[in-house]
Amino acid sequence: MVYRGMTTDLNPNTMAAWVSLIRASERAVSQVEAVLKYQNLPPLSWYDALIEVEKSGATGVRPYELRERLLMPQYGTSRLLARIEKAGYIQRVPCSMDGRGHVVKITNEGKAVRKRMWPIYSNCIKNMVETNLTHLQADALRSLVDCVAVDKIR
Amino acid sequence: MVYRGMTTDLNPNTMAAWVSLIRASERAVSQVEAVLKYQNLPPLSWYDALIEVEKSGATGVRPYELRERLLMPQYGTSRLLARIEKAGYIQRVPCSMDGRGHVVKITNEGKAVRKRMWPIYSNCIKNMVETNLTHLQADALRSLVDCVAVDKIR
DNA sequence: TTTATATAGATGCATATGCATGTATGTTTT
DNA sequence: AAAACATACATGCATATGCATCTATATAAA
Repeated sequence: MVYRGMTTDLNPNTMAAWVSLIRASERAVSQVEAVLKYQNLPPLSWYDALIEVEKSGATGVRPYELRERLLMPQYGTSRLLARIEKAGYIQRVPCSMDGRGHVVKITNEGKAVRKRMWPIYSNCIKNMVETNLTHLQADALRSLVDCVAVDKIR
Repeated sequence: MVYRGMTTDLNPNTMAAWVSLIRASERAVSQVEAVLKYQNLPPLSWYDALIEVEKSGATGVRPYELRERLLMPQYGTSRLLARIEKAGYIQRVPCSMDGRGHVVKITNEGKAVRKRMWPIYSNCIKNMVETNLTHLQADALRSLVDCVAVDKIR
């Protein structure tokens, strides 16, 4: 009887799905990053931050809220915002409600660059997803990947 | 008539699939990395390299072949191998067939650590994929993500 | 065969990330 | 109100990554 590790083996379909999932997202992200860079535009992470900040409007958004929405570590958010601010696309102003914190707001330059990024970005998504999957398939894909790595609370 | 950018808008299903795909793979990878780190094991990229080197057996494998299989930049491969070698898990020996290159072989320590990583890694996959998707669904997921970001040659 | 060009791999430098910890302010407990 | 604790955010240090370039060898052209 051959020793097969502390767990029973993975089903081949499971393993294949795993490999394909990781590969696909790596391909996809690096593709978008390459195109953005080629167009002299900031990386994808800036887009995600800018769109959140822009959506927060004149009110602005707190870095910790951004951290929650973007699912990145606290120091990651801090430094990402520092870089984006340095580029002039956002402003960080002290928060009047909470002396510990800041409020982040988008600048006109920030709005402009986000607006320039969108057609490039969306075009990538179109090429990578929309041309390869029907809308029905896209929906099926979404509902399947939404089941991956979810924390089951019970 | 409102200007809507240089392209027509993305279908909502496409966009939703995109977002879910990226999020799922980020969750999944960071989950595996966290568990490996918690178990004082090397990162996922080491596993991928080690398994390829191990599969190459006594013959060994050339770094450029690894680069192709792992889909990483040349300098990335070079430095990843340098780190793994420093840890004693692989050996790089000059290639007798090609004076420019090297051949990479796994050491016994390398085999051992890869073997220790596998149950941890596969258990993550099991928790993240197998418990949430039937084998049929896993296969559907694989076939859908395999369509994403593929270069259509015509 | 000498010269040009391509390929394998390494590396200096700038930037990004992870980890731990620091500073400041807010909230809760006693 | 003082002390203890929690939260918001920044940062020093080590490591990792991207980019461009370098060295060495191989292959092709002249």
